[in-house]
Amino acid sequence: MLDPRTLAERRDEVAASVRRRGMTADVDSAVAAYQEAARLRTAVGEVNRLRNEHQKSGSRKLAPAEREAHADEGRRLKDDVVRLEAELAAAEDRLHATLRLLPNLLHPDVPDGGEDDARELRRWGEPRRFDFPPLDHVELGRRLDLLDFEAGTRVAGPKFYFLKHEAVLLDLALQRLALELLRGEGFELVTTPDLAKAEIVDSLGYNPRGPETQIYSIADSDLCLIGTAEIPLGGLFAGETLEEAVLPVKLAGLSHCFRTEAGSYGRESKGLYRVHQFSKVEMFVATRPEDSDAMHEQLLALEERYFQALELPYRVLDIAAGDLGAPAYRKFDLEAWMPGRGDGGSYGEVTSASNCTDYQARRLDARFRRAGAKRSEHLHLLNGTAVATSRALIAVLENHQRADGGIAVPEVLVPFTGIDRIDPR
RNA sequence: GGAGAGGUGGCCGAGCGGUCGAAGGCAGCGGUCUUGAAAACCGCCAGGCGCGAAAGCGUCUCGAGGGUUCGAAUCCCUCCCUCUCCGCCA
Repeated sequence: MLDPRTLAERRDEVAASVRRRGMTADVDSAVAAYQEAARLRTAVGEVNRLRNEHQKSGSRKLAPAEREAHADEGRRLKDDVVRLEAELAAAEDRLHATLRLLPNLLHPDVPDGGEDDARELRRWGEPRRFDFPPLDHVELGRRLDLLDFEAGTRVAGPKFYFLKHEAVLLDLALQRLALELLRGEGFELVTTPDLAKAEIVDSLGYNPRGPETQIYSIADSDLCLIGTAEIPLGGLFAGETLEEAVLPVKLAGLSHCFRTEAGSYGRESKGLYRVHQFSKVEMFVATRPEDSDAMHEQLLALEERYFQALELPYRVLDIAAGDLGAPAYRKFDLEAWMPGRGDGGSYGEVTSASNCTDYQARRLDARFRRAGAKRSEHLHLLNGTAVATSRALIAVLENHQRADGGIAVPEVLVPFTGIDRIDPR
């Protein structure tokens, strides 16, 4: 949610953000709704003041006739308050309804365009030249008995899967490596609930319901399966006011993630790439406003370190305006090289890091207070994937496959897997 | 699931329907004293919103929502949550 007070001041910037993101929200009606609500807030305050004065005057002894007149006047003032408060509540509802349709502002460097217009910032590593025909992870998983999609479909439906044998070790090792990296960088390790209230989901800017939702809801409750640990980690800050001295707060959250993938069945969805459930270690950070851009770069750097450690070539994208979620001010994606993807390999998204500035914090009412300051301010919240194990697994299996059909386990994972290779069966 | 108790400021804990955003204590902050510290003493100390350069002024908030009343932390109703005991259980 944007700050309504600065909405009017930065009206053109907000309108530009809406346009560049390809949205159709009405900025001017939001401004008008804010002004109307502000007017009524002032009016309610004024009539409340009159009523309070009147009540104070009634605390002394009054003659019966006086008391009667006093009570009449009191009832009249009460009617005024009730009426104006109802008007204010309606105006605030309208304000909220228009405001929630507006996306965050945009970082000045965000490229124009949509999905295909991301700016490539850099590449790391050379896609490997195979001296044998490389297999994709689905085929590797089948031959090595690491992945069972048929069983997943039988038990839970399409896009569910069983990990088997060494894939289980790899999955856990990828998580452990991420936790170890982040622990060394001062992140607090947490595991989160895998469910969250719809209200929390909504506060983070995700749509918990509706035909196009990516979020599963639990029947007969207001709970949802989380699509990312960003949701419970953001919820952790709801209603909190932190001391400036504790910032930045850096969390590394481990959770399962669930996505309906509604409307995505036509897209690249082979094997583990687009599944309904996976595990993820998520970085979530709360900073002062002036620190969030630098922290965003740091989150990206950590993601790069992780994939470098796994010896996986990747490229870094600065995502274009039309491909950003509403809360994101700017987003970087890492795409790892996947030899089995498309025809002859291609880069596929493995992580992303977003700076959501104060957009989520305002809805969550997540604040901090500067040392000595009277009033608090909203935090800036950022999130980034350390590892989503399903997609990282694709990259590991496909990039580190061997001529004999086995897999070489990246050296950094060996302490966690206890094995250094997966041999053909 | 059954029985009981309770929700007040960072914490503990008072609060005859008006003088209560709220005693007292602890913690915290500032000061006096001290070589330094402790102790003692003095002062400050909930938050949101609005107006204001600021000082400040106004308003709202005592789990949430409704009701009674000229006036509710206080009385009534509904809901939520927490704790204790019992049962079940990884």
